[in-house]
Amino acid sequence: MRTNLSHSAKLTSIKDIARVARVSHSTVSRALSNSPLVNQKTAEKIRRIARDSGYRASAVARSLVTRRSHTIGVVVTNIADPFVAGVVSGIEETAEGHGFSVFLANSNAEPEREVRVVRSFEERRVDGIIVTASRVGARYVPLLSNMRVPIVLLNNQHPSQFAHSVMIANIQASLDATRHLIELGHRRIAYLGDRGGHQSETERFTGYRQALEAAGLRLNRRLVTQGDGKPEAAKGAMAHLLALPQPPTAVFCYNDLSALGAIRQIRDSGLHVPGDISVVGFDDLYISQYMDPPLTTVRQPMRQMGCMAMQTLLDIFAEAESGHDIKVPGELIVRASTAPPKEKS
Amino acid sequence: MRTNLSHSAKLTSIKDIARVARVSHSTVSRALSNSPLVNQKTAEKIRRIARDSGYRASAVARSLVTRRSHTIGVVVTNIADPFVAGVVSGIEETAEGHGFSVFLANSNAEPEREVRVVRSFEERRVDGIIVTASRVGARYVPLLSNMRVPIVLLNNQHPSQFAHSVMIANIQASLDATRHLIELGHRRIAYLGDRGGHQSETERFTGYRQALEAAGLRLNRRLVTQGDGKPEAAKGAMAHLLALPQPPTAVFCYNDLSALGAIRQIRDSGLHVPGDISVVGFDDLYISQYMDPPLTTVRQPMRQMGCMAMQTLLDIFAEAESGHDIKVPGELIVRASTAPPKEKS
DNA sequence: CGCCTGATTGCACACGTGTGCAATAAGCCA
DNA sequence: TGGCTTATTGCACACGTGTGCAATCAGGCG
Repeated sequence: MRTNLSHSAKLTSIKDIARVARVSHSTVSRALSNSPLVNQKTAEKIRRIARDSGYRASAVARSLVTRRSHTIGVVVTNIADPFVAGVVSGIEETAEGHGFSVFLANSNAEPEREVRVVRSFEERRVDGIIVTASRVGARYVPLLSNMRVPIVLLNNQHPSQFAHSVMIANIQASLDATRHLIELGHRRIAYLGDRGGHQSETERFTGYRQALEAAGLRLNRRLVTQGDGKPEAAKGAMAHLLALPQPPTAVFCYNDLSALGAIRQIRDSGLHVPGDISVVGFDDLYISQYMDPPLTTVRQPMRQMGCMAMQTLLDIFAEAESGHDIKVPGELIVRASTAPPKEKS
Repeated sequence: MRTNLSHSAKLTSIKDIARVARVSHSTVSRALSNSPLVNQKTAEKIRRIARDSGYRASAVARSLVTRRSHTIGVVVTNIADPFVAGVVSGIEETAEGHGFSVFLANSNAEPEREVRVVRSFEERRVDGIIVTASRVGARYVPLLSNMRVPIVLLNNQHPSQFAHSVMIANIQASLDATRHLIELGHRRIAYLGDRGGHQSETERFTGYRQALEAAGLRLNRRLVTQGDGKPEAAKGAMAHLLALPQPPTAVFCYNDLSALGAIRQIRDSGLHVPGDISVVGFDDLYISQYMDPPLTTVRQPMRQMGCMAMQTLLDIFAEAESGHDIKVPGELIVRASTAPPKEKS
């Protein structure tokens, strides 16, 4: 036995309340928004009626007249990606705190779907859009250039002149991570990247390279290899590194999932982490602290980055137009997957 | 130099197009919805103008008059939970495929926030609501009983008469998992639960108990312990089990994260998995296949469950009112964390 | 030529809320 | 008592789209 007062049952509106309270709907509207323009007594009476009748104001109608939907759209490559989920969590948190609701849409990294989703957001009349970790990049420009709502890109391909952005400081963070390995005494340090060719990838490699340079180490191209950001491919790439005549004593990985795959390959080859090889990741996923050994990695403040992206939109809504190209510093978290090398090289 | 034609720039509406095309707005409306009531030639002309002017229909205005927003609300405890993220991914997938947009909101497992969020969804005039993994349970009844939109509960506390539901078949799946251990030859099998007291918890314990019964094994209360669904607490619980005079030879864990903590504790105690102790999880998170050793666990088809929940709503919208209390079977995935016990007990 | 049919279009209203402006009432002061 | 100020309320329109109904027009047929 289910309560199924099918959708046709018309909800109580502001006019219904007006009829009961014997006032005009204008007065009800004002009373419910606590306008000082309405008599205190009648206002209370109206609010009581509204409460008793289970009235729910229609945000739809309100949006139509105020031209503000108090709604934002978030387009992500894949919500199942833990980094993305963390970011969205932060976005939703501050959005809810400011009376905004968030539309979520996956793009599955398919450009045409991404475009379709953005179009749908425009029709929904969202007040702003946040795009996370998209690979669309340049294809976006025509779409963005005649965008009618502010857009914030988060860790995106090519933050352009048309949009605001929040990005992790990839270069500096990677530099720190690599320097950590150098300071431990490592000299043959490999880089296990992501052949996807994101901007993040390029930047993280740059940080790696700069750290080597600063320490007077030569960049060895044979120690640079590519996975695809997932454990399986990283395993293969790691196997390749281990097969070198002079294998590395440490690996800096594009992300934690790659590090996970690398560690498994190292184990499978009968070697130990960090005894034989040190491993550093990037992201600091929730599980990284529980990996075996606990992973040394660069923490991306995912939630915080989501908050900042949303805050950027809120600032724009409030006309507080300031520089909105934020670089968020990463934080090196040293755990047990790194140690000094066994042998001097 | 940013394009910031602030929000006041009024968008082109159906009326603007009508003016250009020298017809009434009604005709434009019909042309854009491919109504056969409009002349083919003028229809094409109108559509061309719409395309050239970058017209975007207002879903807000349309929702107001059609009383259908083509929108659903999804309330989750925490989007950063990988199970939840998988479910949401499935929901969004089928929603997008049917022209629906999804509002996402976290409840953080705070009942009052959950209620606030549902209220907000009502104001947004969503066509339906999906609630995932809520612990609110009984407190929900008053909220649900005068709900005006259909609601689907997914792996929820107490699927009530007021709502439809999609649930994993906890009892059967847990029974399968435990039987797997029994068939391997284990006799002292522990249960590492979640003291949170979800319905899932109770059911998974029931499956464990039934498997023991069916095999003629006595339920040993000392082998039943509680964590909180996260690795840290599971570590503690596992330490407790290992300290028993007769420690178990196998552990069935409430979820994969608990299993992760259990494995770490077993390692820290100088024992091996599965050599000394076998471990089974529940969920089959993405990382579980990459754990060391790869985890034997019960796969919850997260995406598929999300799809089913959304499909249930779609059925209800289409008036196809059939029994909507779906039990989804779990699938036991046997990997390397389980093996026959060393010693006969 | 007049009537009927079908195609095409516009009028007018509706959806639920917000708000500028005028209208009314009440209170105050000279 | 008359005029002014202030508090309170309602009228009327707007937001952008959908749709029932009437109106108009063209064409065909008797």
